[in-house]
Amino acid sequence: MIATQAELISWYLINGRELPWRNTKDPYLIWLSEIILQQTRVQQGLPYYLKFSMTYPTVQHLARANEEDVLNLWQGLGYYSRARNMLKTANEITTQLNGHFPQSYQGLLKLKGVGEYTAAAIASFCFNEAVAVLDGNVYRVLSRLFDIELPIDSGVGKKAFKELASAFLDRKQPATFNQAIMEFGALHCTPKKPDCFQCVLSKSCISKARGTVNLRPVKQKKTKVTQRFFIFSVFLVDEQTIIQKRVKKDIWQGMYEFPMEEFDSKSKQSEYLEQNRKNILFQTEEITHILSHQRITAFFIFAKPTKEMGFFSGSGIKVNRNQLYRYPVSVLTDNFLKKTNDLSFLLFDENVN
DNA sequence: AAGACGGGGTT
DNA sequence: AACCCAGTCTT
Repeated sequence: MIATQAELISWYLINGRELPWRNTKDPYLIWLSEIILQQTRVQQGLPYYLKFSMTYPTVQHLARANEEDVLNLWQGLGYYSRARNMLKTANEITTQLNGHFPQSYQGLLKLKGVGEYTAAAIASFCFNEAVAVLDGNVYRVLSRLFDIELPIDSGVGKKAFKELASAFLDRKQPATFNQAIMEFGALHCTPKKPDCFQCVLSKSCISKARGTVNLRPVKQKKTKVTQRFFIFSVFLVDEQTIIQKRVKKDIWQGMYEFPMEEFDSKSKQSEYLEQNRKNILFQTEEITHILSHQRITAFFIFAKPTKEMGFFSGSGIKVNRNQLYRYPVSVLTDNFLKKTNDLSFLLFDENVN
């Protein structure tokens, strides 16, 4: 077991990537990188980390920001509650904790948006506390190395893996070991087709000996995908349009969008388009937007403001169309804006009625 | 304990 | 199309 840990660390010292957050022990920067990297690949998160650390170099800078600006920087990264929680936590740290991050796993765990993984990461990386990280990479490496059949998404499984990770941790160098096992999972012990024939752990890997590598880790839940049907209405009058903030507990909370109607079914969605075709100046093709847990069928329509609603009903925000970029929007809406930016000038002259 | 929460890369 | 990613919060 000791030999295995040493192999892991020496593998990491040779093969580990150079990443910006590996050159610091600043808890703010480590925290920032860890929140960004939750359920996110390094490749995808890296540009966001660079933007954020540049724009908000300290927790005080972030605490002074407003939610729109933070979400705007976060736009495209998904799981937007991470950004909202980050802002809330930055405020708590500056106003209640004298601007300092808690220096222990237990203290860090109290912060909003900081769960077991992130608390362990910050505590070990910054303060060298001997607490094991347990993320998707670690689950995979451990489940193969010890050929664990318990589902990683079950209560018993989580508990067993937590104990195993803690027992396996090199307590003399928790920071390096934690990064080593995660990096090993990310680069070598990959979900598909890991290169077991050139693996530094092959001699001690039980699932390799048993030929169960492809079966590990075991997961029990399959995410069910729900179908949703949206129509966004774009009203353009004299360069002005209307947007709304999504406030409900739902996807894209805190983000902005054109006034949107949701339908129970595709037929009801089609019916709406048919019944309102007199008011529709232009409609996009059907757009399918895929999330991991939802499949959204959407149309964007340029619509004449109806008499009943007036141009500005009061429930939305009137904004000049060249100011739209200031508001955070979903990738679905962002794609639409990019695609129609050159086209819309054709439309808004005709629609004053 | 189970669901909800984004978006993109890989296979 | 299915699976996964430096997970956390809510119900």
